[in-house]
Amino acid sequence: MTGASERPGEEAFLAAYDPSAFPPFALTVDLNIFTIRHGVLCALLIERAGHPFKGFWALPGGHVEHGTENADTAATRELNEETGLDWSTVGGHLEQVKTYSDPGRDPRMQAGLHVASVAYFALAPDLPDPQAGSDAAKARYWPVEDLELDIQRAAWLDGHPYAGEAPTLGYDHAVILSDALERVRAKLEYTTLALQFVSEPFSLADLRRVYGAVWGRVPDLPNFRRKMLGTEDLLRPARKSDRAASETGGRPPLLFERGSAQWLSPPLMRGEPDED
Amino acid sequence: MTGASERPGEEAFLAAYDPSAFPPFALTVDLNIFTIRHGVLCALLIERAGHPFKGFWALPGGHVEHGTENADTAATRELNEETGLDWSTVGGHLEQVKTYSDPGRDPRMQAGLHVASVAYFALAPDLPDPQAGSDAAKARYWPVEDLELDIQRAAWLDGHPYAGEAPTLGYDHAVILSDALERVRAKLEYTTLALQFVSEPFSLADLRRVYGAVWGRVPDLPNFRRKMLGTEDLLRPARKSDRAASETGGRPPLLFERGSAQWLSPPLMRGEPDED
DNA sequence: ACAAAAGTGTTACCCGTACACCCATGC
DNA sequence: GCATGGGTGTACGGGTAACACTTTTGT
Repeated sequence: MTGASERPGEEAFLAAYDPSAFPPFALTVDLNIFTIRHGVLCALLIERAGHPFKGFWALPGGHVEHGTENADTAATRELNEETGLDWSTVGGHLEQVKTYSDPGRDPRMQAGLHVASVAYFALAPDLPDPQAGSDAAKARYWPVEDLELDIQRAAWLDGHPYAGEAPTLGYDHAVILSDALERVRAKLEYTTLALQFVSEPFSLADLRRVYGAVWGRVPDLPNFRRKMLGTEDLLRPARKSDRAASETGGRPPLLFERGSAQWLSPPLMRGEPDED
Repeated sequence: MTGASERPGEEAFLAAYDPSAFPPFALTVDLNIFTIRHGVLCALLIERAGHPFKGFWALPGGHVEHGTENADTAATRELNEETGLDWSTVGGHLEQVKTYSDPGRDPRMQAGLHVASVAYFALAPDLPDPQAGSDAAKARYWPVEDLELDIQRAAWLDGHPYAGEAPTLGYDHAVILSDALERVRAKLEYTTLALQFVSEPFSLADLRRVYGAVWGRVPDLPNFRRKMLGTEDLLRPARKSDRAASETGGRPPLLFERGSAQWLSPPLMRGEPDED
């Protein structure tokens, strides 16, 4: 904390300071929680139980508590609530993306409340189905492919309502989610974030499928293998016994645990997604 | 904007909504304005004329206006005020970095105001000396090397006052500035941001000196030249006449203007900074 | 002529690509 | 056996790193 006593005159200034001179902002966090289910990249969405955007789908999130926490803390707290897990135990990844502060992004501006939201993304291996929370009628993982994010994003930016097949996202959440998704896709190139999508122990093929799910394109296997095994302390061998007589048949894979490496250098390139 | 009328029941909700139920946050922007002077990377700092942190040096910035602008707009507005230039005319780069929201980051928390700040960085060719603004006793560009950012950052995070030779930064601005600096250094690798540091027309050597100033290490010239000239529409030839009988003598360089390319692929690697 | 600054060539090596091939297991 | 998924080898080519070299100017 900042000891005002070390700065002459500041204590008197603070004693006379009137915070109500500033009209109210609210600070919230929005969470983009990604996971891979059945080989498909999914994001957690909730169906809003209350106004505004009642009945719409939205990113989980909530208010930063005044005076007691920062946005990171609030994001962690909400994450634990929404997934029903202790995130610090899971060891999952949580990272700030950017902040959205358009006056018109939250209808409560009409009541005089200007709401800014700090967006985060979180990555996790396949998680149990979420519980609907206090502000959520339903909660589920949606394949991002099914959300028509490009169309919903453009609709929001143009100020037109979206009327397609996909669940309609409230607020500017189509914008936030597509920004976060692009960030995750980009970071898979030059960081070891892909490891956050698999549970230990995992095979190289498991890890490679992560890239396929996120990028829509699987990297060439031999090169992928050389890159991963060649990166210092990226993968640690695990007992190979576990998953012997499982799956559909075929050679049992070598299994690994996550190492400490954080960066892929040079990056693993994604190129253009495969044609469908 | 969002038409609440399209969402049943929301108008009534908003009419009854009481924004004062939420204790006040303030939303500010902080600007990391970088330029290169005499071959040295500099950041614009102001000496604070008022409380809090009166007499300390700080990043320029200010409050986001309630209900009328977003953080991007506020950052542009402050940027114009602080540099005395019309940024949209200059065509300079302005980009959000991240948001800082620790309760203890601004002493006004003691008066009940929780201040969150959205940090930006801006890049520009050598700019005229800045004017001291309303909230600034002085304003000047400081070589980032001279700020002992690592030490000031660690001091802030440990909660100890910094007492070194460099101008002492108020708030958590040593943290913000070092984060922004690292972001800029990283983005020079894989984007064409370096072009924002030179004024047109420029030579390849000018551009190469940008990398030297930002990274503390000049890329190998032949390879640098091949990469830049080989990237599609990165550099457009300019009339070579201008800078003929100037400088210290030597072969006059080919001159260029900025092209439309946004990315360097594969990235230009920086490696470790040269020993001093 | 000489120094200084700009620009060119040459070689070796790393790494990504592509594709052919080998291994271990269940049926 | 043989299908299936997992794992390996090798040849080619582009791009970078490193460094020696040439060109154009001012004095």
